[in-house]
Amino acid sequence: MADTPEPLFELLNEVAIISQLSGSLFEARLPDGFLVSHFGVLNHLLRVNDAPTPRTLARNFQVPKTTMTHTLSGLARHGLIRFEPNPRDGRSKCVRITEAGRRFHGDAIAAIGPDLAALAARIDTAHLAGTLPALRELRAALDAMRDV
Amino acid sequence: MADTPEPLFELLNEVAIISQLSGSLFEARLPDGFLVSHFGVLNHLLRVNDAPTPRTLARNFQVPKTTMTHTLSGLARHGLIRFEPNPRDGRSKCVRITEAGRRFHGDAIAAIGPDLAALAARIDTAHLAGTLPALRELRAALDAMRDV
DNA sequence: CCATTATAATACGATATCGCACCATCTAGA
DNA sequence: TCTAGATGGTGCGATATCGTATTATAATGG
Repeated sequence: MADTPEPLFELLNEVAIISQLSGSLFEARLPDGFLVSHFGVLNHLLRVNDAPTPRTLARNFQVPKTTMTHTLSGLARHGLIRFEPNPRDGRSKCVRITEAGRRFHGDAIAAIGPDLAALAARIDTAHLAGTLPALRELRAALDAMRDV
Repeated sequence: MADTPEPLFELLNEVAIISQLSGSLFEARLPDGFLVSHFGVLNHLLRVNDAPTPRTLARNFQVPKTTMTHTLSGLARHGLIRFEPNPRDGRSKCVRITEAGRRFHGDAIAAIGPDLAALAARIDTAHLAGTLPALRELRAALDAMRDV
């Protein structure tokens, strides 16, 4: 199964381009002052349905702690997340999404709806949906490989 | 063919995560001071085998002109690209990859080789390779939708 | 228990990304 | 031909991202 990695590089290249283009599109639809990084954190918090620490989040996203600190402070400033004491570690805190954060997340997805519809009209979505399991496998593998 | 966009959003989500994780991995292997954005430009220049203008590059990547100006100046400073006058537009210039840039590109890919091999060992690469045509279609559609 | 080492979060400064404004050049239309 | 509007690239400043250093706290081992 371990084959020449070149096709893998090419695939990751495609992924990077797709991510860049779709991210720019999405970000243009977010309210002023918000970035994909903000949405990404909210999305993750909803997905895991938990209140992870900044450290855990930084790891999950593979960004430096200071980057995550800054991103979270922006979200907190807008009331989209709140910080709670971490009962297991006095140095730490837990990040919880607020009701406003949930609404923000829903609104952001709604705002990109028309663009996605336009995109779906241009492609074979059924064909593309077939790629989802493989992409999930790839993500899981990358998750397993990341710095702890 | 135009279906509910929700699965599309989910797929783009997976793509964004994969891109973030693989990008961090790749960037860790680049020489100090270099970012994925630098490599991306070199990769693109090799791919199109042409000397596009900064404006065209900024469009292709869907980043602001000033961002591209800054990225290109970094590449030029290291001799990985050079600027040539644009014979068709006195306001503009053409960006050409240098021999050093080609070598840099090759070295960067070689440097990520072991990681890709390790990744390939964890996944069904044949299954994943099957996703490439669909991803290319998606990229082409996004390319068609982008701001001109 | 205590000393050493490790770790979580943040202050701070450097650089990357971004938007606004500007100037030189180009394009389009009267 | 000329003028108004548009465009390419960059200066400049604001913010996002990043790395170093710091402090408080936790973990580990003798």
